[in-house]
Amino acid sequence: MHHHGAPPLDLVQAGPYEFRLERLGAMRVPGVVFASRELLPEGGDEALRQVADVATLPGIVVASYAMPDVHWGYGFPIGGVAATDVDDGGVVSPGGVGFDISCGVRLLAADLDAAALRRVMRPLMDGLGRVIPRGAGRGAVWQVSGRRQLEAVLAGGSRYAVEQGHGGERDLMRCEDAGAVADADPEQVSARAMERGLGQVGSLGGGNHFLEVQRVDEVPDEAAAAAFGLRPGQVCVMIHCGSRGLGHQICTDHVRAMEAAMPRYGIEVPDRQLACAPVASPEGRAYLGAMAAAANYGRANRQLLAEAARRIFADAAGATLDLVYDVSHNLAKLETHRVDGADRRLCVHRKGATLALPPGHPGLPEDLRASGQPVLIPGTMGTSSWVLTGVPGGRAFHSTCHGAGRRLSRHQAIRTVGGKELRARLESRGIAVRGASWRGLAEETPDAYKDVSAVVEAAEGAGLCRRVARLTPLGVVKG
DNA sequence: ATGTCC
Repeated sequence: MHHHGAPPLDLVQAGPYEFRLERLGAMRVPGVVFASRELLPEGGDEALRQVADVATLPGIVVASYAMPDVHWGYGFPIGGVAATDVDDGGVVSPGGVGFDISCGVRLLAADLDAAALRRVMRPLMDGLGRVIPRGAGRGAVWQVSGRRQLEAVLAGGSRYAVEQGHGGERDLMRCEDAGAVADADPEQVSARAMERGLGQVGSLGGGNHFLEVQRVDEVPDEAAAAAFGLRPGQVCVMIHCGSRGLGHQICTDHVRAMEAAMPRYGIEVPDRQLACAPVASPEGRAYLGAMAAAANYGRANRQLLAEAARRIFADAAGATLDLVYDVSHNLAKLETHRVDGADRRLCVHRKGATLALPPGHPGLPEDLRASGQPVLIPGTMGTSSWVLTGVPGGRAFHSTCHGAGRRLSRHQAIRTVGGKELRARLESRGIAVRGASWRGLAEETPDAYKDVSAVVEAAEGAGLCRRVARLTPLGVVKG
């Protein structure tokens, strides 16, 4: 294998929720893993090896970080954070963002308590099951008219969707980057990626993606919860999805282009899945332009799905859904951070990690300034999800975890339970299930994941964030 | 994650 002969990993505990991978061999910086011992990846050192491999990237600063939900991924670990210095040969790597560019979470709060939902739960779930496209292929809630309109989606994100009548102006105030990043470059999106994306705006996809009806269960921080528009007992809708075939194709295209370009820049990496190019190079800029286009596509996707959910909630429950927040956990962003006493322009890769700005940060809109940035953590369909917020200190470039973190492979997961049995188990606990495939459901069994509450406890313990509210599932529409 | 391999 490609790691044959690599030096052993030197993992030392540096605190109750912090482990350190000492700099060895080609590592330019140490690795830092925020986790309890119980949450460290099981089954060998593959994810930790990836943390060390990322530490070899040109221009990386401070450390290669891993969040408590870290697990093995393509090149970079999922749950990884790495920042490179743009003005010092720093690289951007598509593997540091992932195949599902702009995968993220949108949370909406209903003007309804869970007690009032009981009598309409059946028609509500039937309605959501009917209108939410999910699984491979299977259509979308918005028929984009053609290439020109898709380019407008790539440039305008949620903002364009709202301009087209899919939502209200208030939605945009509660989207990261106000619904769209400005530096999208549709020219860098291949014809094939466009084709794949054309019919998928407003579709969940598969894997760990879902739309859940949830109840606000436990509220560790009532002030922040109130600022976010959440109260105990309230009904919520959480949507977890990404940029579908479009983002996947962009990742594939640009990994290939960077693999070809790396020799020209004299870049060598320990794993070909870490293909990268300098941020300032034509290949680096091309990827970032295409990535930003996919970022906007993912946001428009979540905007359209939210509108579909709103129509069902209005019809079945006479309830409205207000946007709490929309945030991506698979992106690279150009940000300024203080490194060794100087402000540096960094390319911060967050792959299965979430930006968590602290209270008072100038990057936050006025109404979230006092509470900090909402962080949305999709858990599992049998346990819970969480709302967190940023804290002062800014560790790991203001990042925290993104989910429960996979513990068993999909193959291992389907050996533990069948889809029908899992659905029966969930329904017997009062959780309504509308799936796409029995196999897909079984692959997502809660047993395949780490304990999400332990993950967010570790993230808080490590000084990355603060817990605001726990959300428990009432019904799940599963991709 | 993904028209789950062009």
